[in-house]
Amino acid sequence: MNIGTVARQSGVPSKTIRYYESVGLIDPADRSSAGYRVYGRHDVETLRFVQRARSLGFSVDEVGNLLALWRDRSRSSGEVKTLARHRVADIDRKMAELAEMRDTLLHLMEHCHGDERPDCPILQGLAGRTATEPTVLES
Amino acid sequence: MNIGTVARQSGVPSKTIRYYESVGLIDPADRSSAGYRVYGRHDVETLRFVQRARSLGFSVDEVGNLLALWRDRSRSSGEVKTLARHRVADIDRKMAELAEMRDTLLHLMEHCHGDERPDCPILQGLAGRTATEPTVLES
DNA sequence: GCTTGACCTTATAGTAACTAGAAGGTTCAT
DNA sequence: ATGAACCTTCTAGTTACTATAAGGTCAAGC
Repeated sequence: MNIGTVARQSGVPSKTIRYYESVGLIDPADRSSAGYRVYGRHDVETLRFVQRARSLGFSVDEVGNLLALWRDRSRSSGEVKTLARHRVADIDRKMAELAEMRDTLLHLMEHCHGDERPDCPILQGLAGRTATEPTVLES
Repeated sequence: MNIGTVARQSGVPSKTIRYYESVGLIDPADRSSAGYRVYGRHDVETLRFVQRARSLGFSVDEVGNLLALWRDRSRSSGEVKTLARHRVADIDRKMAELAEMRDTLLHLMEHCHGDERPDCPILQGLAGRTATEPTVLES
């Protein structure tokens, strides 16, 4: 299999596969006589694994760990669970942050008539109050 | 005021201020005879505005628009509200994505004993099953 | 007058995780 | 044998900074 084929079968673009190889996430592929990278069915699985882990927000580095754990079946499952727990904590942090942004924005928007009049409470909010304690603008 | 002073007063690091200038987000500062950047109180306000907008997740480019809108008081508030609405939509998208990651991860973790035993449902879930329906592996 | 330390300047490169493009070689079907 | 589709490497661009290097400036103290 050439790189394009694995790319199609795994869903990971060829450029990304080369990139993963270059940063050491996946092992360097064997080469054909012409220098083309050659892959087997197993590589498709690996790449799918990588893709799923990435889509769950694991960093490329973390995926590297996960991959090592996956390959070494004698390793404990505790390590993996810890990694997953960290990820969930990251997600929680990020979600809280986004929720706060959203609230602030909505709060600001509530008082904006959004028409042709030039004065805008959103801009005034950005100019004067902190994002974390959006002092009551109305009343 | 030198850059360090504005940095302290606005909360935006000097390096970041120079960066903002270099990418055209803020106007180039006047220079002292020695070539130092010189700022006034108004610049502190501008920088604070920028910082708040960035903390609400507006991109540097968007902050540029917001800044233009802020400076031009004759502009309608509708444009600003539209920008804010887009931001909220972005946030909603991102939150939904994170929520899905979180669910999948939690689902996978539920079946992981997390001890010394080597088999790990999380890895198996990443490897084979779609994240959303991780077939029961233990039992 | 001179040194010390804090401050300032520019330019370059590094971060994460790719993505795009250039310039060129290979394979295969017609 | 020619053209399309594929492959190769290398370089640079993306976002929003942050870090480092190498050097100039300023105010205070001795």
